[in-house]
Amino acid sequence: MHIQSTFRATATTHASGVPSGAIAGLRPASVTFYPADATIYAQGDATGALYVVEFGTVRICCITSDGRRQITGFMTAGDVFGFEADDEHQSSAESVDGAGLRVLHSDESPGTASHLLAMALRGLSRTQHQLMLLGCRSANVRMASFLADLFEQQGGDKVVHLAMQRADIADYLGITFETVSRALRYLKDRRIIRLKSISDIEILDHDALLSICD
Amino acid sequence: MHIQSTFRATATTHASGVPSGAIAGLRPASVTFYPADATIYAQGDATGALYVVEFGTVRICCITSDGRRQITGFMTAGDVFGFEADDEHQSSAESVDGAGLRVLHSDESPGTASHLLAMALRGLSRTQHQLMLLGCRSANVRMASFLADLFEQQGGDKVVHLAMQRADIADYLGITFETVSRALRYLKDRRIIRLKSISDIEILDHDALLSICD
DNA sequence: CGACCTGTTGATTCTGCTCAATCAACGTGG
DNA sequence: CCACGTTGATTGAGCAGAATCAACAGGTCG
Repeated sequence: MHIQSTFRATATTHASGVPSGAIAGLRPASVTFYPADATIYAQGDATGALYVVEFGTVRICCITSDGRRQITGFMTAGDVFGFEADDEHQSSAESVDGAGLRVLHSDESPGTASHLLAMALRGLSRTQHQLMLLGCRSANVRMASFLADLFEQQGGDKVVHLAMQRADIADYLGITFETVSRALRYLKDRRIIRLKSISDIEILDHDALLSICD
Repeated sequence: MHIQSTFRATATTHASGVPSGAIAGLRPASVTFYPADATIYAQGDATGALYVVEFGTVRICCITSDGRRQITGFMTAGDVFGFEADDEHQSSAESVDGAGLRVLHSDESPGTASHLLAMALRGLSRTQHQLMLLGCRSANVRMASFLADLFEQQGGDKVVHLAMQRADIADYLGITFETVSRALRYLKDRRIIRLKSISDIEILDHDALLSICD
């Protein structure tokens, strides 16, 4: 079921400058390109490799038996994913917008385990942060926090790019996509953000954004 | 700020039969007793030891700047907690009902890191499971899932013990304690559970409980 | 006994979901 | 080129569910 096309020529250029010390002790591999909505692994697949994102965005999601989808995280350049406690993936990973991934083969070289631990702990920390976010009752607060996180993550550019569409944001924040729209409108009306385009949001009042998050 | 009283006599009896292979490669320590509501570590404390629960229940919680509390997990016998990606604790740990804890000193013996990784991954898996739970819109579903989890965790006894009070459950499920009460009433009215006492719930119809969880 | 804490229940308000219409952007095919 | 269908996003109206505010019951402890 895994749709994936492989590019090597362009990939290697991307490879040089990105994930820094994260892959120390692990054999680097070539970069594989996953077009938008391609599945990287599915729920129930055997646990295997870890992946580093070189470019693009990946969503990690779980499907419940009643058909609902919960996105447990978005992975962007430098992020490592694929950790699983069991021998089966409990969540699936899909490319959001066309993503380049590098596989980390975990050979048993010394020092590897502690690096893996560090990465797993970072994942844990992120998941807990999102737990806090879902604990917030208000949809506006969730949206504001999400934007603040993206702002942080993208290095403080005034313009935040939304690689994913509204439904993805909704399933990440645990609200409907209509409510995502309304939350954006709420922020827009208060002159806190401006929608430059459908997927580019300018942060006009960062302080106000943070004060909403609380 | 850490209120803790130390018991050794009773502790050692508990120590023999509990955490199985989890502490391989780590020096065992004596058991410390934390009375109800005692702080084990606080938000902002320096990251240090890991803890194994010998008996009782511990809550891991985060306080937001607006005063809200989110409980990210309950730890019971055999569980290991204290993992942190940073050098500062992002969450605090408190005894719920009087808990006995054993400290794991992480000396750098070989094989330790991979054990730690396994434990961290289990923590990650649990946190993701709770994320799914908070993604559920309905309070009744959250409550039902919580009870089903406890049922599982406590070995399938028909009678589930709630070590924590309603406010703790509420902050864990991201709802108010009034809603916790109402959700229990909902399940009670449908003859799915029975409240033997304020903190002991008998599961009358396990299938129905699971079907609510979806 | 009274003060206090925890839990339950009721009444009201309000937030966000559901259903539905509309709009803009895009691609296709005549 | 335009008519048409599709997809993603926005907006509106009505409604259901949970929060909030408030009253009250039962238990514990001084």
